[in-house]
Amino acid sequence: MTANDPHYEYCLNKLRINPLFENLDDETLESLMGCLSLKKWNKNSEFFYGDQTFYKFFIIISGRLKMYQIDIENGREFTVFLLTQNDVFDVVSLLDGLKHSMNFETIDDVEVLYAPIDLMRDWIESHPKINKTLLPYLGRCMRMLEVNLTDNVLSDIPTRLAKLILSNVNESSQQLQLINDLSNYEIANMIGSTRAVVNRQIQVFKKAGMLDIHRKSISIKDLKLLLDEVSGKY
Amino acid sequence: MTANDPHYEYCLNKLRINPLFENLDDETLESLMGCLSLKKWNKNSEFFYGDQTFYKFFIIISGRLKMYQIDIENGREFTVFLLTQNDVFDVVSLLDGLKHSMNFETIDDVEVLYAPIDLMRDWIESHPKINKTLLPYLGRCMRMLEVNLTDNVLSDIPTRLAKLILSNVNESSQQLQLINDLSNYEIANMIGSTRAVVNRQIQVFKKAGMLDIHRKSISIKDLKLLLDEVSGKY
DNA sequence: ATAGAAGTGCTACTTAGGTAGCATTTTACT
DNA sequence: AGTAAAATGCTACCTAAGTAGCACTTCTAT
Repeated sequence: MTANDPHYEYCLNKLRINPLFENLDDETLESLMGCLSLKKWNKNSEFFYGDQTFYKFFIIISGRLKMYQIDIENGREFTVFLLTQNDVFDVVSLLDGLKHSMNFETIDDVEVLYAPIDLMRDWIESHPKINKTLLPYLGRCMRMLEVNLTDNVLSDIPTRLAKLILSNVNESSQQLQLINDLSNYEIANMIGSTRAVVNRQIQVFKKAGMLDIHRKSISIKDLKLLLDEVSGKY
Repeated sequence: MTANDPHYEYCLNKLRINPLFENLDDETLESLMGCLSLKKWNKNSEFFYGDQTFYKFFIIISGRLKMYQIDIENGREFTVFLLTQNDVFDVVSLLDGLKHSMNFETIDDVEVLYAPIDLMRDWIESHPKINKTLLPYLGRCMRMLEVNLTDNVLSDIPTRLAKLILSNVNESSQQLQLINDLSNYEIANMIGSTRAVVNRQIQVFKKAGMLDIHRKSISIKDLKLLLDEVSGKY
């Protein structure tokens, strides 16, 4: 994108507020902007990431999008990452350049900046300063995968659901964010379960006074009770 | 470790054969050696990684070691990574510098080279060439976590067991490596199950003519049958 | 060499959570 | 406005896999 693009300032400002680029000076940001293009997807757009020739690197500047795998045997989906503003993807194929099959679906209208993944890799190599924030970002991704893995293997459904909710509580408002307006089906996909099971458990939490439930809306009624639910479960 | 250390050449050669350091010249390798010390652990040594003040970065030069989490509710373990020669840890706390609670246990006698993790982070920053191999290594770690996660959530026990075996077949010898001499209990920890369940399934695979079983020894009898077992399960 | 521990191979039983089906409500789309 | 689709809240049922227990074998360490 060149400086005379009508969206240039808008996009540059989105990069400026992204913690991943926070310690880059304007000149460096502008060189990055030179690699990037803007794209918008409507809500509920689906696409498949896996054909190496079309690999791009995406920076989400608004909206949410899920990264998921499907089991072709029974059609069940599992949401590996729920990505939002300031997240980037696909990090795995950025790192190793190999084929990475993954499904994506937007949850809101989404705006992304993107660049060919090889170009992005070259840019990173020639701007090692980005490693100062990129490496911790990668660490966070690995940590999320690891926690998710351990929880799915070792914890039961009530614990997994409570943990999912607790990990999305906004510290200042004490209220649920990011996943508060997802359907039971989407919640199930995030904890490796099914719609019916999640609904059954949500009713339990509701009756216990932990949650307030409305259509596509979950809010926290008693945070302490939720914390008790997972307490001791490391 | 300084050049006059009796193990200096031995250790330097171990670094030379490590793909992670393959495109570093000798001068750079020697600067790395300056940060490192050698340590040996006996088989079945256990330790806990989680107190930030003692964080070190380790490079395994011989032997195997498992990285695992414990569920304190029921005592069940889950092996997150089985690390071996040329692997390094802990990558997560190297990247983000935050507390990372993890249990470790050696499976063989293990030799490691180690450095304080902050020192290692500084060394990486001042030798950005390492990123050429480090970033793909990180990508591989994330990929393993991701595949592991998806499999545990979406696949049943027979599929998970068959996949575990297949992912450890040596391409040239067509035989099982790395996990061939583990007990049923250790296998169970790798696929998020229990000893009894794994044994039950191993007997099924044995009766089907897929595997040969002896005490702490699994070998492949019919690779094709094993491939059929997972086929179609993406 | 011997005792205890570790590993294996079973049977029988239990249960968490997945599945199926349906009624009701809300939303989205011509 | 009216119909289809999506989302929810249930009941009833099923099954994969976890648990318990035990006999037997093979290591390991004094």
